[in-house]
Amino acid sequence: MITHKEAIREKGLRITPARIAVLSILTESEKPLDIAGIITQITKRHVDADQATIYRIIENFMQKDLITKLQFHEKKFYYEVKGEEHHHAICSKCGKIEDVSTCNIKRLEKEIAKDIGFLVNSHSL
Amino acid sequence: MITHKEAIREKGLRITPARIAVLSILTESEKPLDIAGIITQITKRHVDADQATIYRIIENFMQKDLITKLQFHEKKFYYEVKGEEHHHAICSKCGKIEDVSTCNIKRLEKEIAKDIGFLVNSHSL
DNA sequence: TGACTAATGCAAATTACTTGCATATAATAA
DNA sequence: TTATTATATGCAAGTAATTTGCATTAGTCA
Repeated sequence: MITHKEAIREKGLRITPARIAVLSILTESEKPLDIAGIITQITKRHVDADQATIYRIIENFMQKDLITKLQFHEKKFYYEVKGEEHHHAICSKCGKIEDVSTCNIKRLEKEIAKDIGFLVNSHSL
Repeated sequence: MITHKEAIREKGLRITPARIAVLSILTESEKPLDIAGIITQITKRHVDADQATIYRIIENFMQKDLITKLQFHEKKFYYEVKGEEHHHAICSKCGKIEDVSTCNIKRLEKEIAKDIGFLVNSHSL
C-alpha cells in the first residue's frame, strides 16, 4: 500500500506538510471537496497553509494527475483523488453526493465517439 | 412557430428589448455562449444593456426554464436555449463544440437511477 | 392615460481564484 | 551533518465572473 509521501515523491514533487495534508484529506474524504472544505480540514489537523498554497498544491496535483476537478453547476470547483473512474449523483434537495458506477458509461462513450467522429479522451458527467 | 416575444410573455415575464435580444441571440447561436459572447452580440445589434441586466435576464430565463447553463471546466458558464435535450463534445485541441445525440443517454439515466435509488430529474454530460 | 410593479443602469461589493516577490524549507551532494 | 540550490510558501495585492443596492425608467393592465 503506497503512502501519500511516496505518491507525492513519485510525481517529482517535494514532500511538504501541506501537500501530505491535502492528499490525505482528499483520499480520506468520502466526497469531493472544494477549497474551503480542504482548508477547513487542513486547519482541523493543525497544519497551517495559506490558501494561495492550497491552490498551488491543487494545481500541481492536477498536473501530475493525482486528483481531478469537478463542477456541479456552481462557480467553484471540487476535487477528488483520481482513483477508479466514476461519476456523481447530487440530490437536488439536500446536496448529498453519491458515486455512480461506470460500467455502462464506457459503452455510451464508445457510441458517442462513433456518432460524432471524435476520439473521446475524457468526459464529465 | 412561436415568436420570442410570445415565449417570454408565456413565462410571465415582461417583454423588453434586452430580453428579446438575449433570447434571439441564444436561439440563433449554433453553439452555447458565455456572458461576454452575449454582450458582444447585444452590442452588434445596437441594443444596449448593462451587464448586470444580462446576468439578471439569464437568471430569470433559467428559472423559467427557457435556457440552460453549461460548464466546460472553466470558471465561467455558457448558456443555450432549452430545446431538444442534447450534450456536447468539445475538441481538446481547438475547442470546437459538437452536439451529441441523446437517444442512448436516456437509457443510461434509467440504469443509474436504478443503481443508486435516486430519481434522476436532470443531468449534465 | 395613469398607476403599479417589474426591469434597468450604475457603481460598489463579493466570491473564487491568481500572481509577484521576498523568505523559508526540502533535497541533494560534499 | 552541513552547505547549496531550487522549489515551495506566505503575504498582500490583483483579476475575472458574478451579484447586489438603490434610484430611475418603462411595460402592463385597468
